[in-house]
Amino acid sequence: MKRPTIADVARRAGVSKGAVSYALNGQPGVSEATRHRILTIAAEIGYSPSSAARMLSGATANAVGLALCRPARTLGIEPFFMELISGVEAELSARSYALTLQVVADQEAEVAVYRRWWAERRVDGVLVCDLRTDDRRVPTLEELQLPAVVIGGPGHTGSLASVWADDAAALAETVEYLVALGHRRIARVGGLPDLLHTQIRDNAFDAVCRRLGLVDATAVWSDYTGEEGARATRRLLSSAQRPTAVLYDNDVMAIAGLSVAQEMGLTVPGDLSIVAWDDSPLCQLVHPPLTALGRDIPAYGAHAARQLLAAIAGEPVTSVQDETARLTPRGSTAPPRNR
Amino acid sequence: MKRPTIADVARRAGVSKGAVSYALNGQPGVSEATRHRILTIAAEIGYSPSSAARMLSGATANAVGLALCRPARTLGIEPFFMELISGVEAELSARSYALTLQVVADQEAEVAVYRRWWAERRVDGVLVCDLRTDDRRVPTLEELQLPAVVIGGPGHTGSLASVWADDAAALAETVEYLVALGHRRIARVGGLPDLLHTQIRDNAFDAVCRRLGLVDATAVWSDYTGEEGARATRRLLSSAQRPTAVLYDNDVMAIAGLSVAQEMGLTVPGDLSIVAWDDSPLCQLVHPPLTALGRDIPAYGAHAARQLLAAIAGEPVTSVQDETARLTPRGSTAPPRNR
DNA sequence: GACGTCGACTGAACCGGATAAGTGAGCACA
DNA sequence: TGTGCTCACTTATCCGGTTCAGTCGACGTC
Repeated sequence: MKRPTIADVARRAGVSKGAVSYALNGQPGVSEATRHRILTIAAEIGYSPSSAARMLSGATANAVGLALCRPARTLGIEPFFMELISGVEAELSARSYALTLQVVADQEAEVAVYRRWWAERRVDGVLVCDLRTDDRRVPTLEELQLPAVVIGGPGHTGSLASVWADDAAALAETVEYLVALGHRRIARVGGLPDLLHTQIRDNAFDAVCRRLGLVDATAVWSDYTGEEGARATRRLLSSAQRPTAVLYDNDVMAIAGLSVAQEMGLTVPGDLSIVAWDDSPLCQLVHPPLTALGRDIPAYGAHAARQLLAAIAGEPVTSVQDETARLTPRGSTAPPRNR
Repeated sequence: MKRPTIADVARRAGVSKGAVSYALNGQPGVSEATRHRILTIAAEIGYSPSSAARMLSGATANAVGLALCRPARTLGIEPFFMELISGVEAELSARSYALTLQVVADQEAEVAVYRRWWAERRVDGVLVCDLRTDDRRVPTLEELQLPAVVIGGPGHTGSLASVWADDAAALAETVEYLVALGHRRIARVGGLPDLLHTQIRDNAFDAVCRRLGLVDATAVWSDYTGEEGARATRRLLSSAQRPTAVLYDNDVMAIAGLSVAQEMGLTVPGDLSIVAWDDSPLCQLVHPPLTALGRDIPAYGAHAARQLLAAIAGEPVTSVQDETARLTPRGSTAPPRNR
């Protein structure tokens, strides 16, 4: 089956290619009657302008790129990315933008992907995840002048716009809540220590613990997998002064931690309180259900996509704050038994 | 920063655009010395051919499309899609193909997306997931002659190639295993009943139960969410003749079922054995760890991507079988207590 | 030495749109 | 009646590649 081109529409309408182009793009230069006739014919024969041809002259690819730099193993585990993508998609498809996805091995590969996309004019802009300190992607994107929106922050985004949530505030609120319950020995199991958002949470944790005089606060790091979360929990619970509450950087590690606690004969929340960051349906499936910090991830993605589209349209965009995660107390947190 | 074009390379090399094109594409028509000089210059100035221009003349988009038709809520829950995507990606990026992703609301929207991609020449082929009986996408893709590979089956794929796994065999093996343990009342909690792969499993379940004379076998359906899985389990366990073993169509529902059983005072595996389809790290995190049917999903995706690339290259492709899911017995299955 | 052949390369057409410049009809107005 | 202006188009050019038809010099051959 042959794809209809603008010439086919023009022929059937008895006008020139130029007239069809004006009609379809809502430009002046054709009468309303002709415009309507052309639109009808275009719909009839199922015509959509070739993205390639349009890109070549118009210079807009109508596509946005997203490169994910995580091992396949952890990508699947976390609902975060898939939810983010569905939110991004909702916004993009409403404006007929396509999403080009690429899974990369490391930052170097990601930078190479950006350069290629740029040279090939494949995307109009990119979304950047998992920012690191001194991220090489930021200067690269600035150099290429490729519109970009960083998902995460605040800080370290150079001249790029970002959409961020106040994780520091959410973390402080959570620690305060645990302290209000009577906990004094609180531990944190963080995600990948290279990631900026892990560091932001680390700093917030240090700050709030110092402020509240929690001298026994400890933090360990992991890679978001259940295995690592379990190992970290075992280490924490085996220490002489074991914590009475643990705050995990994702739900999978929290569930793993819950299992470890139970396997070590500790009751949750009696002997140990557990809080998960990222509230997913899983948190409500386990016993006891997990107290969790949750927020609307698809909305976060949609927000970022809107910012990126604005940046692509040439509108001035700055960093904007998304909603802060909300703490949902469930059965996994309570006052420590041996208060 | 200006993007380098083929003309820039040609000028610096002192040759014509045509010569550069031949050199870069490995075509005859240039001497080895010139080819080498051109390649060096291209690398130097960071030249990549514009995908638009290449697409316009060469008619290949160097991109494949994947439309996902699931509510955002269930997309994130299941690691399946993200793992599939990472497998697909691994194969595509090795050959510099891009993956265009679109999340759609329903089958009608998905068909519209295919038509648009085709008319816009945005993709060279598509991967099709979640086949249904009498799927409208199949005749549409046949009509458009858009290369496509169906992920799933067997059957109902018309003239399209597919990559499929023998779920029927895996299911039969699992039921036989449960029967060997001594179970006679076995239930199945299926996924979305409209999906072909649910029906294939349904039929296999019916067949094996008939063959083994399990008259009390029952099946109910769900939407893959933990909530629905929990509800289905409650219904099953509340019936007069409650099952002694339940087989779930995904891991999230199985974990929800485990919770429900424990909340109803049943011990697992003493009173109830549980098997999950799709083995994820989660299955090992709960107590008891879940017996699960697992397979290598990224490899499955890579397999499908290879088939699609072959189809795009014009090679004759037929339906091929991927590996069958393997049963990993863990703590959630045992002989029924009141045998 | 005329001729055919081959390799290495050039020039131009083409893909399908967007868009600037040009054209001609119709109309208002002096 | 002629001028100027607007409207509704057409024509031509351009975007950056691929590719086909030439061109041109070197070489081998009889």
